[in-house]
Amino acid sequence: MYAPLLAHIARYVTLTAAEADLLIGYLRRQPVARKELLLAQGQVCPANYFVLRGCLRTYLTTEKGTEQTIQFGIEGWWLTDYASLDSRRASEFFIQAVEDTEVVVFDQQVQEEVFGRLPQLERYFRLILQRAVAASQFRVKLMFSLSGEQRYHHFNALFPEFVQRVPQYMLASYLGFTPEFLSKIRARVG
Amino acid sequence: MYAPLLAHIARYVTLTAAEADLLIGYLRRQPVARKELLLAQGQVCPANYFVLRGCLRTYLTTEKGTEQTIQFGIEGWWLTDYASLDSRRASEFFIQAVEDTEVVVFDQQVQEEVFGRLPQLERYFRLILQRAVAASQFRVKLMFSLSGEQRYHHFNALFPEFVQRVPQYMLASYLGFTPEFLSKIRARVG
DNA sequence: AGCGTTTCTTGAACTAGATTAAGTTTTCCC
DNA sequence: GGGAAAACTTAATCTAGTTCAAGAAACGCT
Repeated sequence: MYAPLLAHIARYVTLTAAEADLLIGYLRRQPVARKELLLAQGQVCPANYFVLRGCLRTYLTTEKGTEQTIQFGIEGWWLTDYASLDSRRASEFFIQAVEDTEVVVFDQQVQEEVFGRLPQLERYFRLILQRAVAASQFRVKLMFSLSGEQRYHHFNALFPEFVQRVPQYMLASYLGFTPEFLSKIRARVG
Repeated sequence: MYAPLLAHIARYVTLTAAEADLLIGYLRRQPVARKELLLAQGQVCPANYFVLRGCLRTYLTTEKGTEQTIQFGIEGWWLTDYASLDSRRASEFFIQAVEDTEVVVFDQQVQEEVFGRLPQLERYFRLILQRAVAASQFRVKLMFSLSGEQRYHHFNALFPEFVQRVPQYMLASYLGFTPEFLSKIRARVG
């Protein structure tokens, strides 16, 4: 049930069976239906979410009423709005399931108690946050170095299955251009 | 000497005087002349850098030979290439002083020993990395929501002194457009 | 102080991607 | 299974920002 999360944690820090049981006592699993929101704009972000199965995305709505996808999270990823989680201020983002999904919910309200009782998790989150910052720097690099078309081909080469899995309009906005432009890119290739 | 760093740490975690002394034993201060590099492309990133005074930037060179600024770090900020620091692989980035600067160097080689002896620093870095991820999400949001000109005005409103402090070509590339375009924006306003 | 280098400005021409509208295809739900 | 909604495609037109070249201003070093 929680095995993928515990396996993920085990890649970074060691938890004894007793500690794993203690942790699980603070978490809960939640199915999230396709298109269901875990966070809506204006809400305070209640938790950090680990994807067991499926896919989440963080997005916001633009002045023009379109959706701008900021981030995806598939199996093995944590997703949240850290600014809102931390500051307890209303989020400007939505977190939504792209497909039927199952997550582990790490409620903000138990966070401090969990870190107090299992301080190795401070290290676990430090390490995954380092990865997240590195990923973010890499993404900024790509945004600035590659044209829209190059970004699509690069992403498609790295994650071809994922590209098939998500709606084209979400992928386009994540990569920084319009769905019409993505149709043109695809038409050019074949 | 190390007071700004210790003050920064004290905002997040508690260190006793003895622990502070222990930490300082692992760090070193380094002056960095304007334009001097702390990291060059192709090197493995050796350390995490805390800015005591001055300003650092992370940049990379484009196919066209121009410099694309990815990030600035002023007083009170940590700057590194986390991907290279972590994986020990060659970095694609440069880290450079924008002006005469003074940093605290937290060498990668002592990192594990420091975390072992001062585990509160796991928490400290987790908390600042959460802030870094939040800042990154916010930046992506601005990149997608605002035009180039709007991004300049927004940034200038938030950091007017900083805007005066750095060369215009660095600011332009950080904000995602050319120096010529920034000149045009400025000409339009006044 | 002067000269060379670097940074900034300006304008014309260009282009990557946006916008808009209309139509097609696919998906979903009753 | 069929109809409505959502997703995708296509093409014409537009635009935010780029490129290029040339010149001006500021800076740094001797």
